[in-house]
Amino acid sequence: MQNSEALALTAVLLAAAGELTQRINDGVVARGFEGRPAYGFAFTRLSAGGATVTELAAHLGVTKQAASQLVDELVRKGYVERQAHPGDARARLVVLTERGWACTRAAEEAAADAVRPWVELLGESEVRALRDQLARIAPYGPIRPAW
Amino acid sequence: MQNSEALALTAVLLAAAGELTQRINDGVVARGFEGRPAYGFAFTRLSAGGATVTELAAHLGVTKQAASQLVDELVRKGYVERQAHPGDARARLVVLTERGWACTRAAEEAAADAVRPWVELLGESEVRALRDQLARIAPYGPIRPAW
DNA sequence: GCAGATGGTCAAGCAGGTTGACTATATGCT
DNA sequence: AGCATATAGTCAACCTGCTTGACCATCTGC
Repeated sequence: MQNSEALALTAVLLAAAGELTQRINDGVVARGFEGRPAYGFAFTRLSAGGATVTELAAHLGVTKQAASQLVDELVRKGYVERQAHPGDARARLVVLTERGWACTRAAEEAAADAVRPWVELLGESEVRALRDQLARIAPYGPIRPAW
Repeated sequence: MQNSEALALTAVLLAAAGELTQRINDGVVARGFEGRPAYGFAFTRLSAGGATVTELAAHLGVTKQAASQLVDELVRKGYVERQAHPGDARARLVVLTERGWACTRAAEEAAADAVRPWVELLGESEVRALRDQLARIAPYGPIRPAW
């Protein structure tokens, strides 16, 4: 594989990811929620039974201070609440509120809408293959692109 | 395709793009250049015969003011220079210097290194297919992810 | 029960972007 | 030709989201 092809791969990955992210966010806003893209990625982590600020920070690829600020924001907007952590008095469990669940569902719908044109263009099996290949490559890296 | 799968696709796209971007930047730095990820994407645009600030802004998905600042930075570090634009006295053509070309080649090498593990895991034809599919999906969007 | 690690927050600072205003040149219309 | 409008670029002010550094409370291992 030529060097310039590798750069092109990166560019197209970024473009695709950016486009999807933007469309999902637009879709969420259109459904009556206010938010920025980071919300959706926080929600996917929180929907698995809640998480601590530190876990969330690792998932998003930011410092725990930044994650804490994000949680403040989400609390203020009524999407999550902080609960006592069972079994660790230092930690606090961040969990979705009812409105948080509603927003999560909205994000999933918006994501499905955003991907639909891809499915129509490439076919469902191809898109799924794409996802699986990418999952093999970047299994559990942080969500946040480095710039 | 289920809704949650669409969100997962976005997450893995972002993770993959972020990982690649980071590794490329690290590779460029390791080769003795100082830079941030945006440089590489600016270079790919400039290597096609130079570009104006406005064209660069569109390519990167930022305002022309932001692009102008980036160019200032690149000039200060000796990677590019501003020339008179032939045929439009308002515009100025931003072109790579010799050092800018060297840095571009370093970025391409670093990109090839970063992609190599993927090629080993999936095979060259698969990676190329991945790139081609993504190119069909997000043909000429701006490079910058929305957050 | 003490030393060091870990979860969380507060405060300050910063990088990289945005919006708004402005100048110089180009383009199109009459 | 001449005027109105659009476009390229820059300057200045500001803002958002993140980082670094310091700190307290609690947990864990010896």
